[in-house]
Amino acid sequence: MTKRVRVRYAPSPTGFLHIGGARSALFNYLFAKKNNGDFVFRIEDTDVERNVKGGEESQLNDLMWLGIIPDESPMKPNPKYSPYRQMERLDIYHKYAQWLIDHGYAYECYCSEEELDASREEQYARGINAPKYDRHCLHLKEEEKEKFRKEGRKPCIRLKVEDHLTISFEDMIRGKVSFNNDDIGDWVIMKSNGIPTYNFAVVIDDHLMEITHVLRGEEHLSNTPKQIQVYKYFGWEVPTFGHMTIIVNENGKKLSKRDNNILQFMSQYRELGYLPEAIFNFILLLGWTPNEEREIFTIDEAKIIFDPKRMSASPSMFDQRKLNWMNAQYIRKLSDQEYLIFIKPYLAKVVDLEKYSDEELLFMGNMFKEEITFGAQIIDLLRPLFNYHLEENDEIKEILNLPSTPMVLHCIKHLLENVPDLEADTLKQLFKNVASETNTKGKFLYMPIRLKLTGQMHGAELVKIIKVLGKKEVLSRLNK
RNA sequence: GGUCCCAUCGUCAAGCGGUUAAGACACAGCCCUCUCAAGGCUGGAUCACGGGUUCGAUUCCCGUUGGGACUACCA
Repeated sequence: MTKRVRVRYAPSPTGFLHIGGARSALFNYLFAKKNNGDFVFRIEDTDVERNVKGGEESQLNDLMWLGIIPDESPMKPNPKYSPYRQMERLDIYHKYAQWLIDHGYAYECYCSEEELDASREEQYARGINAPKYDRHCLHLKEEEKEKFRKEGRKPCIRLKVEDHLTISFEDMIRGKVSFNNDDIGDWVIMKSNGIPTYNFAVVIDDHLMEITHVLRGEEHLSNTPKQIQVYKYFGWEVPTFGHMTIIVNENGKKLSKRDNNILQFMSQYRELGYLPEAIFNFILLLGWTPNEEREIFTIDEAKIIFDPKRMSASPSMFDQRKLNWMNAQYIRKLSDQEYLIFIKPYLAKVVDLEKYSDEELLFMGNMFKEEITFGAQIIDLLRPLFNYHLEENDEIKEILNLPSTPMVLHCIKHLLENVPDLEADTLKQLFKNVASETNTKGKFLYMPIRLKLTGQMHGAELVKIIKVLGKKEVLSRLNK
């Protein structure tokens, strides 16, 4: 019997869920579900300085919003693997770090930052390209340690990396990858403040939580040999690694949280009116392709067809236009009821929701359902109907000064007053009548009316605009 | 600089030794149309370079070039 597949998404709560994190979580989740395994949500909060209040909660909420539901998390712990926050596991790391020291695989280091810098500089000066820790503290005697402690120095713990060892592993995405240990210095596993570093804690946790597959961003590729060294010292089974391509911006650089040119937080997309299904689908296609031409997939379909072998090894550029297209596809598939709920927050920016029935609100929304790529767009599309403002430009003046314009406006006012209702068929007939009575058609007929009603050259279908505004308002605007 | 990763249209990419080198987004043109969209149709556009291996390389190997990641007592 093979081991149950267990994977994890382990963010540091230093910010909100962004595109890269969501992608990482998504592929881990799909991989777990494809294999009937567990998807674990763990918090890596060992960088105490950078932790953000509410980071964990928002990460988890945004994940669930996307439809990625962890099987285990700090909120939903399995006692066998608890706790799920690294800062609550400090005694565990201490125990394992001590074991490494006792077995000669790790040692205390009392070097100060200044001494470390000096050593690095000195190595550069000697023409060494890859300076590493000089093992100054490797064979410290107890008296020397005592002396340092009296000076007030607090030691960190370094892993004694094995010399002349080639560490290779079979990456799920990249195939065989090898590193030479001689390029890696004795790195810190426990900081002098008693908190483990990421590369150490991650190994302890992944082992203890029985993680079988580690799918993560390519930025971790060069961390992997360090981590494998720890596995090796403990004699633990090494999980299968898979390093996904990073997501880059238009300049080909890794998406940075400080990059303001691209929206990259889930919360921003949610607020703008992107649908979680669309984002899920879009991210799914970022670095992965299905074995068919179709590109629109539900989450449940993705769970079935996902195949990690089809993940790309080359970087993916984040293409907002394709996301927009994808989102538009999903918006159009919404039922009336879903669409109404979706659109209400944006309608509320333009109209007083209390004043309209759901039916009327839906009608307003539906004017632009085929047109918008995200929900908030409806605000600007709808606003001209309620905040009339006539643009002043030559084209508009020309239309308003057309010889036929006064006639057209006069005629429609007259006919509109006697119309029984504002249904589409009635209004279409009305326009036909205006056309024949004034002998105009096309833009000579519609544009003057559109400008009178909305002040703009373009917008939704005129018959719909009339219905939304109501007869009284339409007549009043035509009279201005 | 060093280590590692990557390289097909503008973008995401299929391809896995013999193909008219898919598809999607974007773009252009046409149709539809009061306008803007949407929709329909059509079109342009890609194998970085140089060596091998082979009857035959986009595909395999090696270089070159280019891009990226990492290079912390961050994760």
